[in-house]
Amino acid sequence: MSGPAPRQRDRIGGRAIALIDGNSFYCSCERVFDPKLSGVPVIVLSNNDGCAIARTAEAKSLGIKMGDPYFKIRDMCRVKGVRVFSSNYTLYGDMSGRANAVYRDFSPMVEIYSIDESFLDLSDVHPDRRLELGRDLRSTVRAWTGIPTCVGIGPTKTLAKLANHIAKRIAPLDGVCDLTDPAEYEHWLCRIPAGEVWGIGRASLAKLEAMGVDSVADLADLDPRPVRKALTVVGERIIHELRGLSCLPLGALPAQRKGCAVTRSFSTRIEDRATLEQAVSAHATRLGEKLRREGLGTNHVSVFYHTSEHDRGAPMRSVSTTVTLPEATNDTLALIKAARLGVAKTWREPGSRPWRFSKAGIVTTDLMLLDASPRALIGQLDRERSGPLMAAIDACNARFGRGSVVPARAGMEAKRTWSTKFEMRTPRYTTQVGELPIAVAG
DNA sequence: TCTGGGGTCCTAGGACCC
DNA sequence: TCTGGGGTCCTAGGACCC
Repeated sequence: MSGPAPRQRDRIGGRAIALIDGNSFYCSCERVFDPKLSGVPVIVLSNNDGCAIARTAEAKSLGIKMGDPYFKIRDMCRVKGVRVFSSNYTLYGDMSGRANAVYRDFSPMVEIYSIDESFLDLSDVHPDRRLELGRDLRSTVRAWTGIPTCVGIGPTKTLAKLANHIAKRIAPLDGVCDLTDPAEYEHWLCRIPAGEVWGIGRASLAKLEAMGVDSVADLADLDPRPVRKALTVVGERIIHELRGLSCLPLGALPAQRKGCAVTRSFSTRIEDRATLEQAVSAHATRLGEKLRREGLGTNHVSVFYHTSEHDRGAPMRSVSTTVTLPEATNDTLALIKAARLGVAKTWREPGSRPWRFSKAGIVTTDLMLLDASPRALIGQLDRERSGPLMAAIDACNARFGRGSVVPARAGMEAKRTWSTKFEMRTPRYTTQVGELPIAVAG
């Protein structure tokens, strides 16, 4: 088939998917615990207080862009009274869990897509009631968690995302847009630029523009086959999804992850091997925690470290190596050993001008369920001892806070001058008794 | 003139997302 | 002085095999 295909077939009685997400989520979490932040510009910074990664509407209107380096906007923030926070992932993760608990009251199937976005199956809701349910959902989440949200509804995930985008930007919609409604669908698709579609990035947009595509409607009307040539099967799927034909399944269970990485920029440049080994050991420790939480193991660990591309004039060096373990593991001690071996294999003593390393990390890409993984014939690791030991460490850290118990080689031997900066972090209000907010009456 | 034809597996790199 | 971190999916191309 070619030419414009009938869009949005089988809408009535077909599937309805909602995408709900928190508005400026990290900023909104901060606002929940500090009413003085409402109505004023707020931003939250990335790790190391590097870039702005969440901005309230007030901050956006001051011209602060996603990813703006903080050092470039610091003066402006001071002058304009922007409230600036370091990331508080413990708080945001907990607030995310609370929001999802509310979503589950509204839908039999909730797929968590990211820390601030979830897909809800609303297929059982009558088409005439979907808008109303979206509004009810919004106000309930607001009342029970304090987080403002927007809701987009569509027959496919891609259309639900698009509806959410519309709900966010068109004020009279009151935060809810339902594209399962044929009139709304016809109204909006020709008014929204194709670049707003989920999965269309810069490179794809340039190709589509060359094909004469301007609006989402133009994109939906393309013949999928030539699009596949230009944008691969991903682009072809997007067209089908925009026409109401679902290609992206909705599922409650998160797929088992395929890879896991712990990477960090240093708060200051580091030049010596001992500090680098300390850092990768700390990353390996964190990697072990993440893997154990999901019962996963790995037998290849890649270690990298490099100088900064922003340090012009200084010598550049980028190093990466892979260390193979005798069998899959998530044992912190084995991972630290592998990480340090990665440094040992690649470390070069500097000449007259030392390298100034800015970042290091540890990456795995071939995770497997540890219980189902084959054992080594030679060099078997001692799982019988490692398992209980790691479980004990994890339990201590869960109770007394991360880092309460760490292997001696993972950063105890010296001051962690390289550690990531979080100089403006708020308390972990919802997960640490000692950091509960205090209310004063009278 | 034609210079086999499929397979699989792996890796690197691109693109996109939050 | 100061520029985040962590994912997914897809394709092309090489190595290797029968």
